[in-house]
Parts: sequence; C-alpha cells; structure tokens
Amino acid sequence: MDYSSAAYDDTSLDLNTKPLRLFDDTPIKKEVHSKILIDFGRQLSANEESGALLEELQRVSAENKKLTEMLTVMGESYNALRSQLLDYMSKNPEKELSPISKKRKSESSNNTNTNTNTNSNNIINGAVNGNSESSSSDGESCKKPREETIKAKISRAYVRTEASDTTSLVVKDGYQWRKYGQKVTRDNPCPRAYFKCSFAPSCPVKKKVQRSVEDQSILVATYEGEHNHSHPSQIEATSGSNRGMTLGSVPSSSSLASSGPTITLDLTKSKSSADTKSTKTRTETPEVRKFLVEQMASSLTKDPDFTKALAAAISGRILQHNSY
DNA sequence: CGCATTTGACCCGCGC
DNA sequence: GCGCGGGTCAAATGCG
Repeated sequence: MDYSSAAYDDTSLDLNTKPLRLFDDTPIKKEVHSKILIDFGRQLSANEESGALLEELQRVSAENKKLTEMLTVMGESYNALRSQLLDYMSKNPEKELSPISKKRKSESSNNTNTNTNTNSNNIINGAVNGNSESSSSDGESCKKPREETIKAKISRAYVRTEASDTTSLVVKDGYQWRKYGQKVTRDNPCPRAYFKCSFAPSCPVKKKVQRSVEDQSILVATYEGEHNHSHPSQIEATSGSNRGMTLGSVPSSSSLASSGPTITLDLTKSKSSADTKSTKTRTETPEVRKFLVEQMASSLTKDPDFTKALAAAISGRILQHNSY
C-alpha cells in the first residue's frame, strides 16, 4: 500500500511550532532582549540592567517552556476526551450505516438502540473507540457470552477520501494491513474489505473498511481487537516519516464541510521530536497552515477546561512573577 | 520469484 | 432444518 503518498502526514499540525520558537529560537530571544534593553536601559546602569534582564529572560523562557509543555499535555487530554466523545456519538450514526440490524445483531444492534438523527455527516475523521469489553453493558455480553474473542475492542473511524477516489478502500492509519477478503453486503452496494494487521504476525487486530451509503467519499473503518505491538509510525517517526491517520484527531464538522481532501491533525505526535522535522511538508501551504492553526485554536479555545487551565496557568505565573 | 491482492467457495450463526 | 448473509479461507492472479 502506498503509505508514502498519504496526505495525512502532510497535514499534521505542528502545535508546538510557535510556542517552541518563543524560547528555542535564539534570534527571537535576542530580539526580545534588545527590546527590553531599549525600553529600560535608560533607567538603570548597564551592568545591573543586563544581569537582571538576563535573569528575567531566563525566567520568561522557562515559563514559556512550561506553558508549552502544558499546552501539549492539554492538547493530548483534549484529544483523548474528544475521542471518547466521538466514540459515544458514533453509536448514533451507526444504525444508518447498517440499517438492517435484526439479522446481524452482534455489532450494530446494541449500538443503535439510542439512535437519534443519524447524521453521519457530522462525524468524519473522527474516530471512535468503542470499548465493548469493559464499557458495553448493553446486551452484547448477554447475547454472546461464550465468544470471548468478540469482546475485543471494537472501534470505528470515519475517513473522508478524495471525491474522485471511489474505488480504493485503503484507510491509512499507520498500521500495515493485509487484505484477506472482500464482500458486497446487502445494506451497502459498496464492497466491504477485510484486513488483518500484518505488522506483527501474532497481532489479532482486524479491520473492515466500507464506504458509507450516504456519502461514498467517506470510508467507515471498523477495527476489532487491540494491537499487541507498538504503532509502526512511532517507530518510523524517529526517521522523520510520520505517516498515517491517527484516530480521533480531527474536528469532525469542519472537515466534512469542506469538499477537499481529508485533513488530519495528529495532535498525539506534536510532542515528539519529529514535530520540527517532519511537519515541513509539501502540502503545507500558508492557507492550509493558517486554516489548521485556526481550526486547532478554535477547537482548543472552545474547550472550557482548556481555557480554564490556560488562564489559571497564566495568571498563576503572572502572580508568581509579580511577587519577585 | 516472492509477496500482496483478488475472488469464488466454503463456513457458521441467525432467523424463520 | 433450511435459507440467507456476513466472515474467512485459499487458490489464482498480478505486480515489482
């Protein structure tokens, strides 16, 4: 499979770029330093001033660094929460994706009992990790108590593909998959492809990929089981090849609203060392970058927890700072 | 030539 | 018990 052509890595959002620059880029540091010197140099003697300001500068740099780390941590937390939310929300459109639930009870029926307006368009690129092992107390265990393998984690991801690309059933998630079957199901004229994880021979994870009935540019990938190995992209990230879509990493509505290719924000990788290396990619036009930044900023600022924590952090720092 | 994909056959669970 | 349909297998095929 041509993971190399995946556009997903190319759009990884480098969240840390700006914050890191605040304390990593020496030119900026020098600029700030000189500015401070200009502002305050007249009032104090040069030696005392420079020493104090250097100390001040170091404090500010450390502060920026801590704030950046906090931002990263918050971003990850936000990502995790978002995944959980999408997980929950995904149970609603699921019925529409497989309306005939009376026959195949195992997967769809228990997840669709709270079927509301099944606007599958509201969920795209969102990934949904339904944990049927621990959290599914809604009947599957009653229906199939003997099937311990069915209790493996079942997650679902919705991926928008190129509008013209209506034949490929490849969902680039960073893992290596081997296709072992394809079937046309009754409720969907589009064939369903069956994949097994081939990265590790003993990995039990399977994946089903099928186009959505409603919007055939959307691929619905259903994952069963858990990988018993690390994510391949994590290994490859050290060499700068950050490929693949990461589940649950994108604000869903906006990327569906756009008719363009899927844009995946991989927040989970923003903390890695590859963020300064691999995110300079060919599709990173200023427009795209601006859009991504705005989208991420919007998503983060809409999160009350995030803004609260950020405000607390900043105010705490300021108070601490003023007490000197 | 080796590996991945394709695809028809087969298996199995479920509903009637 | 039978038929239907989803899921899997494995031989055939294609590709690098």
